[in-house]
This record gives sequence, structure tokens and C-alpha cells, in this order.
Amino acid sequence: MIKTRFAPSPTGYLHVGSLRTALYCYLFAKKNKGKFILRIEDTDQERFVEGAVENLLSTLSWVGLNYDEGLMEDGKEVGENGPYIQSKRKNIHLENAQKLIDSGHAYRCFCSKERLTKMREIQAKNKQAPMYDRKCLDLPESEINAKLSSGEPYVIRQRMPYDSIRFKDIIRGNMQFDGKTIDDQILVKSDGFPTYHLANVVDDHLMEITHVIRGEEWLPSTPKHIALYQAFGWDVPEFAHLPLLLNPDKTKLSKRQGHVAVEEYIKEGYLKEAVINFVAFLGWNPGSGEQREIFTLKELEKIFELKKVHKSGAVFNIEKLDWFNWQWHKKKFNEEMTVLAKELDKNVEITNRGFDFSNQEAEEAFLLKKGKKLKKYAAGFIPKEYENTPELLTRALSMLDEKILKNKKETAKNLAFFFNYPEYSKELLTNKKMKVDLNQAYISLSESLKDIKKIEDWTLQNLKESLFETVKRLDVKNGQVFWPLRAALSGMQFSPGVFETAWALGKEESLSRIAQALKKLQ
RNA sequence: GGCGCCAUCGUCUAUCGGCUAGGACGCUGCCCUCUCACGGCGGAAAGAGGGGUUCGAUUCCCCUUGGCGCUACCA
Repeated sequence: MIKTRFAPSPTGYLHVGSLRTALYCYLFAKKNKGKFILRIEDTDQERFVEGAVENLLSTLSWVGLNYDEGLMEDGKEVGENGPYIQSKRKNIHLENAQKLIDSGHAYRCFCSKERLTKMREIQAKNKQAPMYDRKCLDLPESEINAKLSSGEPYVIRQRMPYDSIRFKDIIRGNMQFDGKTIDDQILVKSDGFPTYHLANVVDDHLMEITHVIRGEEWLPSTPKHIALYQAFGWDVPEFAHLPLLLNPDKTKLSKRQGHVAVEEYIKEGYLKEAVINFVAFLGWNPGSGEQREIFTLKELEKIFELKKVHKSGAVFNIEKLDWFNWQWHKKKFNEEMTVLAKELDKNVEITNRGFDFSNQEAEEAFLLKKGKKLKKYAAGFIPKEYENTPELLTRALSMLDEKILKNKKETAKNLAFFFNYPEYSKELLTNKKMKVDLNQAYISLSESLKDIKKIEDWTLQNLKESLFETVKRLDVKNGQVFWPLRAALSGMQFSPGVFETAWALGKEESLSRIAQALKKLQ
């Protein structure tokens, strides 16, 4: 049975790079009908951050990466190989460290940090690789006991075998490291806690992890881990080292160059589907000429292959994330709107341009419901004062679906003109390209005003009919009527279309704005 | 400095030795159109360099160059 694990350390938040690691671990396990487990690696007491574990778990659950074993959100642990919080496994680690001392694969080191620093300085000066000089390797038993009983602090170091170590990485193929260049790793710190290296190996073994999938930054320490497995006499798991996620300048993705915490993206309103989809494609691709890019988690579970993960790092390109987000927003919203439209009108026709309703009532009801839905989507980006006229707000929002779905942060900006008629010069009502001069604008506005005044039922349909009638009567091009009218209604160079704008504003306000525009032209 | 990893458009990538090097993001032209947007159709844009192997290399090997990672009593 294949078993993978995601083993984050709770240092504050879930990093997007970690999210991808977790995703790949999850996908690989799912694809192979294996198990995915979560272990908290909190052996570094100095870096402990309050609330970090909770944060990690809730973020993981937000994206939907469920695990079969590990610490659950309610604080309970699930699985037979617990505890899944590393600090609770301290004794297990220490027992195993002792075994290593007994078998000669590890030794106590009493060197002070000062001595070690000095030693490294000298080595650096001599252009040597900084490595522990094994001063404490062959300390006589009597001396060790004396130091121990006098309470001198010590660490436990792994005695590296100095043989060259080879292994096969699933992603990178054959790896080889010269054993002589590998430092005697500290296994247990002087505070009595194990380091990552010991704890990770012991726990992975005890938890029966078959595939260690982790970031490339661990590649150089993999030989140390393999040496440990061998020292213990344990089976060595398979390794897969994932390429790094990069900043635009190609350095390891960091906080300094943009958002790196998954929760930031949640806060910004990114959809989990988009985040997962985007992150899955950073460093992996279904290959075989597949050109589709939009995939659900479920679909990814079926097609994911570790062997197709790349070797080189991938730049985290926020613009592409935005595109994925937009695709997903659109997809989900359209699905919801289709359901809604069918509910309201059994005979609605779905065209690639939108919905054709069989009756006006259905369309009007649809628009209002759509507006309300969008209000929820853009929650937090709508100024409070707009809530004072909720009907206007709903109608206005219903016309801004694409803009809101694309970037809800600009909702207030897009909404403003509906609520406050902007100041503008009469030139806005003209358009050279469309052959609308001041005179034409005056004619178009006064004639269309005359027509729409007669509309009793202020519906989108009626507005369209009425205004096309105006165009026909004046015998001009659509734009010659619609441009000045849209400009007059919105007071803006860019806005939703005429019909939509007029409909949203309502009859009274529309007539008033047209009248005000006409005044400018007199 | 030492050790290691990596190398196709600006970015994410396809290619299992035959390539007029494909797609996506971004950029851009045109069309649609009452503006913006959406949508549709195009365009510019890539195999780091040098050696091999081969009838033929982006693809396999070597070197160079470049980039990155690790080099803590952090993970």
C-alpha cells in the first residue's frame, strides 16, 4: 500500500509551495489508491508560532486536501501510527538515537557553539568545506561519563559512513553523493529535541511511508537520511524531490516578493479550484499533448503522475493565477445562472451570448436574482451607502457580472456612476468616429427621451424595442443614438450598455439624467 | 569556497531522434459592437554556447556558460 505524507512545520501559515507539495502527495496517494497522512513537525521549539497549527489545518481543509491519518481540525488524531504531532514523539526519537549510539552509528558531541563557529571560520578561510572535525567521535568512555555526570550539554551526531551514497529519485533519476563531503549531522539538539533529520526518518519509517515527496531543498540532505535508514537497518523509501517554486527573479519563492501564504489568496477572494488548478500546473503537466488546462481536483486525481513532474523550478506567475481564477469564477457562475434561468423559465434558450427568455417576467426576475447573487460575490467591496437604495444596487450589480467576476476589488468603482451622476463635459456626448456631433447628440437624446417616456413597464425588453424604434425613425446608425444616450445616462466614457444602464437606473432617474444632458447642449 | 540540482517563447509548458518546434498566460492586430469588457480570428515571441553519437539532433553523451538550492543545535 502506497503511503505519502505531508509534514509541515507550524511556522505561521501554509506556504503556496507547501500547498503544492501537499497537493502532489495527495494526488499521488489518490491515484494509486494509497493513503495520505498529515504530520506536524514541530521539533523546533524556538520557532513555535501560536495558532499556526490551527491555521494550517483550516487552510488545508479549505482547499479540500483531506487526509486519511493525522491531526484533524477538531484536534483529534486519526490513524494507528500516531501521535501525529512530532513533539509528542520525542521519546520515540530519543530511544532510537540511543540505539544508534549503541550500534556506533552516532556519538555524543560536547563541543560548544563557539568552538564550532571558530572551526568553521578557519575552514572558510582555508577554502575548505565547513564540516565537523569529529573531535568528540572517539572520546573515551570515562570522559563521556564524567561530562555526563557533571551535566555538560551535548548533542548527538550521526556518524556518516563516508561511503558514496546512491539512490534513485523518481523525478530526477540516479543521484550520487560523495560520502566524504557529508557532515556529521546533529540528530538530537542540546535541548533534548530531535532535529528534522532524525525525527523525519524515524517517523516516516514508523508510519510506513513508502514515498517521500518533498521540495528540492531537501535533496542535499537525502544521503544523510538514507544513511540513517541503513544505520537502523530499515527499508529505504522512494524519494521524489519536487522542483522549487520561484520568484519572478528565479530565486526561491519568498515573502518579500509577493504573497506566499495561501490564506492571503483566500482573503483576496481566489477560488480554491483556481488555486489548486494553478498550483498543480506549476512543475507538472499531464503531457501527451493534452491542451486542456482547467481541471477539478477529482480530475487531477485520475491523471496525476509523479513521473511527469519537472526537474526545473517554476516561476509563480500571478497573472496566470488570475486567469485561472477568472475561468473558474466564470464557470461556476455560469453554472449557477443556468440553473436559475431554467428554474424561472422552462423555455429559456441558452445561447453563447447568454439567455433568451420566453417572457419578460422571467427575465426581470432573473436579473434581480442575479444581482443579489453578485452582491454576495462582491461582499466587502460594496460601499455601505449604496445599501440605502437596495433595488438600485441589485439592478446595477446584475449588469456588472463580468467585471465583478474578473476583479471584484473594482466593484465600487464600477458601481459609482449609478449612485452619483458624475460631472462631465458635453463633449462626452459626442463621438467623432460614430459621427455624433453636438447637434446629433441633441437630436438623439431628445427623440429617445420622447420615446422612452412612453414606456409604462420599464423592462429591458421594452427599452430595447423603444430605442430601436428611435433609431429606425431617425434613420441613423445604432451608435448615433446609443452613444450619446449611454454617455448621458452614465456620465462615463465606459460603462455597461445603454439598455442595461437605463434599466438599472430606473425610469425616473434615466429621464432626469437625459434631461440634464439636454440642458448642457442647449 | 564546497557539494548538488537544473537549462524550449518574458512566464507556465507540449515534444517519448524526423520540427514549417504546438498550446496557455501576458503583449499585440483585426472582427463583433452603443463605449469598456466579453467573445471570435490572426501576429510577434523559444531550443544558452561548443563538441561529439547519428543519415538526421530541441530530444542521447561530454565540456563550457548561466541560474538555482544546500552548506545551522531551522525545517
